Amino acid sequence: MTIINEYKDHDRMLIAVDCIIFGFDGENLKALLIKRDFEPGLGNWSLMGGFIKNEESVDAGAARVLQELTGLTDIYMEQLYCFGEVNRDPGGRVISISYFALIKINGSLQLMKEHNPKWFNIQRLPAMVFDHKKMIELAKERIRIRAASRPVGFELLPEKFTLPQLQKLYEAIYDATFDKRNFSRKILSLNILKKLTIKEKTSSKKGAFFYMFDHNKYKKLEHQGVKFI
Amino acid sequence: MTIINEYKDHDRMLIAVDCIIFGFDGENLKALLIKRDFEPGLGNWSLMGGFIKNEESVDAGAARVLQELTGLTDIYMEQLYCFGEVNRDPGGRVISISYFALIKINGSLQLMKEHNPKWFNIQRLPAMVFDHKKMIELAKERIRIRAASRPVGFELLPEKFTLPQLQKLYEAIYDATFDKRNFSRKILSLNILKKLTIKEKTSSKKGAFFYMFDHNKYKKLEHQGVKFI
DNA sequence: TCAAAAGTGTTGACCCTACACCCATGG
DNA sequence: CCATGGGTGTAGGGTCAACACTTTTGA
Repeated sequence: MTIINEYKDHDRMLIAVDCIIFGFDGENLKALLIKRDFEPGLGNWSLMGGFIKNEESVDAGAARVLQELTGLTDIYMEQLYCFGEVNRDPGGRVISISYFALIKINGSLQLMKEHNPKWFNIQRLPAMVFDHKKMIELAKERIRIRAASRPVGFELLPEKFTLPQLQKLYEAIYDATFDKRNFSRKILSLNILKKLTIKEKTSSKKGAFFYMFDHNKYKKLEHQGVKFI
Repeated sequence: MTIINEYKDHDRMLIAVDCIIFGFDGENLKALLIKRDFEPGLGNWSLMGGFIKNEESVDAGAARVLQELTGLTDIYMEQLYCFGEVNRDPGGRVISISYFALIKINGSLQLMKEHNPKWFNIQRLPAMVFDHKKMIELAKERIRIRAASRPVGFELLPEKFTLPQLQKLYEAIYDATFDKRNFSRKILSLNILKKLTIKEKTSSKKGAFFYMFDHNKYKKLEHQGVKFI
């Protein structure tokens, strides 16, 4: 790429991305952190991050960093905020663009062990390097906003899920409890779930019907605004 | 600042800020653009922007850029989004952090002529360089979200304003018309406006009462969530 | 006296919340 | 047969949208 004259005399900086990776274990909303074995912050908990390369977009860099830890591609990711304080990183002037990702925790998920990953309940986060705690707090706010009006919750659940599972997820996201009659009425009235004929029987004797999210039905409603909560 | 070893081998880039500056002329929501007399994009319309320096935060850089065009400090500004495509700027690899600002258009506003500034109705924007149109579209969405639940509208009005003026502002922001009975009832029921005893008499014979935004009353309500629209 | 904008109340529809009991089944 | 979690309906209150006439006063 050619650099034009007007741009020559300005400062250049490192651009990082940091990923808040959310998961749901059936009970609690979780964030995936790594224990750093490199400086700065060696030995401390941190978000998974990395530096943007000249030939990749910031979005692509965030997707790459997510993949480096989880192996996953085609994941729901959203840019959160740019953190640009001068001394936010003691290792140098680094501007960080934070992203959050929603992934499914299930049997097939294979985390890269060399990063020392660990899931933490978002209610009980450890001390973290730099401004990473602030990033997670912002991500918690953002996921609440999104979950209220977009079908992001389904990114955190298995393809087939029950209404009680979906309700527990929303309760974890909002740190609240909902009345199950009101919850199921509201969700089902959106008419974006397909009810299956099979039941989930591990968590109760009666068994709860499985549902699937119907992307096509949602697409038709999307433009007119939908309220999940 | 010392740069540690782990950071040495990564790419460094230019960081720009671009400011969407909104104003309200009593009828329409406006955006302030400049006509570039420098490359790339010489002769085209553009947002006011600039490069971040090593010793300033991104927020501070945005405030500086705003001041360079308007002379204003202590202005409502909010970070909008980071635009990080590889080829978004033909002049080189530049990551742009966009901000939007809300300023009052009134007699005392002195724009720096050397930047060739011009106010445009946000309904009728000219062609613009790079991804600046996308930035403005995003800013329009964001100001709608903000104006619905935070008192940002008052940043665009004179200190003293009438209810019809406030309503016209909201109508411009949402590109919609509201019933004036419903509008005034909703706004006044929030109990965050001080009614003055004087009237604005230029736009009608009867005259409309002036109001002022009461910051203290709003602060007490802020935490419980307020709905303007 | 007239034109032009300001100001003001009521009603019906809808939505949201609160709330309790029966069902199915595995052990 | 009983303990456990799944599933369902209704009534009251509050909020929102629709709607029209009177007031003021400068020209």
